[in-house]
Amino acid sequence: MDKGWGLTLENSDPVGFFANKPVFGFNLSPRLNHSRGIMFPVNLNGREEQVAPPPADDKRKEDVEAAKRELNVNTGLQLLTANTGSDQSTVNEGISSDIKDKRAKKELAELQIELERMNAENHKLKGMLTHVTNNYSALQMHLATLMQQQKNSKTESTQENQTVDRKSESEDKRQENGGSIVPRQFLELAPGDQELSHSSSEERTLSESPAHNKKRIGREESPASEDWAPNKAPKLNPFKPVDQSTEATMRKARVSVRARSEAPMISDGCQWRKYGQKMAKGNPCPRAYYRCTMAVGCPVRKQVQRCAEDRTILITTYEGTHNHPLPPAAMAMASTTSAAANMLLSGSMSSADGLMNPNFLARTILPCSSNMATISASAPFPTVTLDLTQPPNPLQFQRPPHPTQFQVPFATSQPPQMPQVFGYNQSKFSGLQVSQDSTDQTASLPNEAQPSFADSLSAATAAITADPNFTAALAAAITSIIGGSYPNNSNNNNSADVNTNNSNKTSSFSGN
DNA sequence: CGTATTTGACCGGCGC
DNA sequence: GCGCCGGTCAAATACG
Repeated sequence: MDKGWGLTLENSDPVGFFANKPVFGFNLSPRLNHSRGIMFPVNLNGREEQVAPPPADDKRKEDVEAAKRELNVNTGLQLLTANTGSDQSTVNEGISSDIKDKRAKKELAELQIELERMNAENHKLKGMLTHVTNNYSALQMHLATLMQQQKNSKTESTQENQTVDRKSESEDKRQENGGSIVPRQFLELAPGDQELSHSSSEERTLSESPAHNKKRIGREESPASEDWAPNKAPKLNPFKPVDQSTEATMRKARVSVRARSEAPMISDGCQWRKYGQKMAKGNPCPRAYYRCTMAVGCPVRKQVQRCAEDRTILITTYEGTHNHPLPPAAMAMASTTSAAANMLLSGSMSSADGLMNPNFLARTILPCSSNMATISASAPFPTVTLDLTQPPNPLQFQRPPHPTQFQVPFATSQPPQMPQVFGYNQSKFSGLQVSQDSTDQTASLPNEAQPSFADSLSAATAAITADPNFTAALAAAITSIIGGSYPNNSNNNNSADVNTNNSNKTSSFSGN
């Protein structure tokens, strides 16, 4: 069988996520020493401080040792003198030794300066990351609030539609969850999601219908199958109310991320287990199927496939809702995809034809990506595609390649406190394109060329999260600073590389 | 030996 | 009804 693009590479390369890797342009390894009590630059010789005093029967020897300690205040210099052949008999050998000592002192001073600089940078980085993390949480809350407001306004404008009212109630519940800081959501799409389930008893009935459960009869039922099985959208009942179709739409909605990567998978911070691989029609590259293994029974799945036209492009399609907390790296990607999916679903639920409101999307999270966000309503599943393959070009708006697609100029300011030390281009909105088969709303090109402050906030959110490199790098920094407090982070820390340049090449990631 | 991956088989949906 | 296709399962296999 065709091995394709070597999915096994990731598993044969359990490289540490950030271990011993230069992050953000410089190595964080001094931080480790720092966290253990700052062993340098001043107090580098902690080990020597614990050394027992020299024997008292040899005063000259003691003097020599004292002199050496005075000069060589760190083990590195001790090694230096050792390597140059210095010992007790040659310490006082004359001018050459003095020159050596002066040179050592000079090197020591330079080393101290360098270490102080690195410590200062490290401290600055910590502050930046703390700020970014705090902003990120705040932005998430604000995003949820905006979505809630938008939903409410939509509900008011369509009150004659009773089904919409019912949707709004369920959506309110979902928004409440989305607004919480609890890092539990990825895509609020899965039918197995508890909030969704109890928000619609009819859906529950559908999911538990005999027709649905008859699937896989005769096969051993795994504990997780119950969670994953509802991912198969049940066939729509033509006698059900209209909102049933939107429920099904929600169930099928997906978020696809396109990114250039030589690695078999993009680093999204989650742990995945491969459970299948198929040759898809029209694409010589196989499609791999993964499910999340960060928690037992997590229904989230993803498909990974190379683009047929450009095999350097990796297409990752996410589906489902995580039922467990997410590590910072996963939170970043999850936020982007979740927001995108929510935008899609919000639009689909407010219109009878199940299509989204492009204006809403334009004003919220998608436009802030430095690249393109494409929503396809014509796909088998409603899919939001986040295209990260185009290099950021903050000074030039991209032309929509398709006449039915449009973009929203969004000359936003830079995301708040985007750490330049990261080495990334400042993400700015360059365009949004929404493709729809229907033309019901595409004609209403948005007038909101002047974004509100809320737009900027949303833009900042996605700007932070849209770049997979930034995602990985942010996770790297957070993990290294907070010591990997997340319980499931250990594997991540040891299983992926991080690229700190601005290319879209992402590093391999494997949760296994 | 436990865990993850591979891979052929199976299933349901869908079009003809 | 049949075949195609996408998606999933699970035994076999690989790997650490």
